[in-house]
Amino acid sequence: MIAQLPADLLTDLESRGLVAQMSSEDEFRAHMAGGSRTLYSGFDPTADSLHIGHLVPLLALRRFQLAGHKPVALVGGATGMIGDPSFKAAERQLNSTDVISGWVDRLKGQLEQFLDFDCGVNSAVVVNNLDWTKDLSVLDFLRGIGKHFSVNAMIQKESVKQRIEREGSGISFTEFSYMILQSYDFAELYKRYGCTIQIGGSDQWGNITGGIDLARRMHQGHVFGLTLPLVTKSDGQKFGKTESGAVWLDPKKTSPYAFYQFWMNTADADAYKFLQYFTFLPVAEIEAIREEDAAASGRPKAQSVLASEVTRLVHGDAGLLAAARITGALFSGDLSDLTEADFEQLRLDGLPSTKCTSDSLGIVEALVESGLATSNRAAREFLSAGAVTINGKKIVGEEVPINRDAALYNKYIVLKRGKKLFHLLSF
RNA sequence: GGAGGGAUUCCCGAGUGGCUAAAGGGAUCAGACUGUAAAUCUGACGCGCGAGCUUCGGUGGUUCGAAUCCACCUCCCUCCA
Repeated sequence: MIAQLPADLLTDLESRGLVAQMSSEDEFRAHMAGGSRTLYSGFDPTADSLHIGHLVPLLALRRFQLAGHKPVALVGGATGMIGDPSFKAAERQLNSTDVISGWVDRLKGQLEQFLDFDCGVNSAVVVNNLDWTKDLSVLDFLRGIGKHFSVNAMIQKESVKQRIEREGSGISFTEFSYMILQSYDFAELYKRYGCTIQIGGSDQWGNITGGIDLARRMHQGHVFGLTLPLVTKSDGQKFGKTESGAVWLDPKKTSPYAFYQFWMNTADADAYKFLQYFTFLPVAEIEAIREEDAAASGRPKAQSVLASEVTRLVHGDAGLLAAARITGALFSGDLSDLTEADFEQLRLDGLPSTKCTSDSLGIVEALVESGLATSNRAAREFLSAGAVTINGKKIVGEEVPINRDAALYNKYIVLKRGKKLFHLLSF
């Protein structure tokens, strides 16, 4: 899974298109070349799981670690209580401290699975910024830290500018202070771990440069920042969203199957870029896949390679196997080839499924009960559009009973709505 | 504290007494074409099989009739202090 180390980390990152901005570039390069460095990236608890948007910085930490550097994954127990205003259109609702501390624990566990904590000097560390902020008094904060910040400079930051200038929005003092907290994190990690590099999404540039300045002012430290590009899609839509919302890393929130399918549906125009962003495949290898796809007609390989690689990275070999099993059965195989045990396995693998509550129900009812349609009306609409399939056979009218007789092995019915939404009903 | 502006269906945004389940755009979904891609075209997009029912920040009122008028309340924004 872990590809061979690139000869030069920065060169590799650049050729992958993973570098958006660097602070004092020449010095940064020299710094990187000078030995094993400590770097960090922060992850705020805004939900009970990380999602694929977090994957780029998270995998970047790992890229650095593979290149011999020491990654510090910071969970924002403190910053998560404030809310990062960077490029956000509106003020966010504060979550309760209990909820946030629960999320912190969840995130820690997820972060850990991507890093190596037992590899000697460059073993990873997970920290929580609440540790150094919870006992900070207001006066110490204002005198010791706030004094280093110029409000004039802060309101010039692009990341909060629209909130300040745009009519109809605004920014609370709470969110406005976010930058100071994140800057303090960098200064503190510099002091504690000799951390000299912060990485993050390009939306974090303002916060990162704030930290660079603070580390110098408080500790005379010379530290650096590197930002990763924001993941964009060729059609301009937001990356990482599906019909059912965000794509989570937690298998309980997004099954490995759904996760795999998300990557399978990547547009051609994005697939090779995503291979560079989200996998550890060498650039040359990705280039070879691109050429092969271009030469061949029909379906490209890129999406399936992408789906396999990322699913394995996040859900391991077992998760990938389960996802691939379901995908194979539903999209390429013939359902009648499946054994009874296969169906049971599909259910265990995470194919959405329900157990029928009664022995026989109508097709409309079945569509609603399985969640494939949100209302009877919608269900009828799908039926009249010819969008519904039972065990591979297209349904015409509404008078189709769903019962054991219609089921494979008198037990299983695979409902399909649209091209790629499946549901397993069992009796 | 004062003055003004605003809150519409997922989002943006029209609508200022009946013709409004509410223009238009976006997003989303389905069908066709394909390759589980993109683009394009077609259709759907509150709930109900239907008659119809429930919606326009909240509560009450005026009216035969209200998203539209009145009162109070909540929240947001701008300017002044």
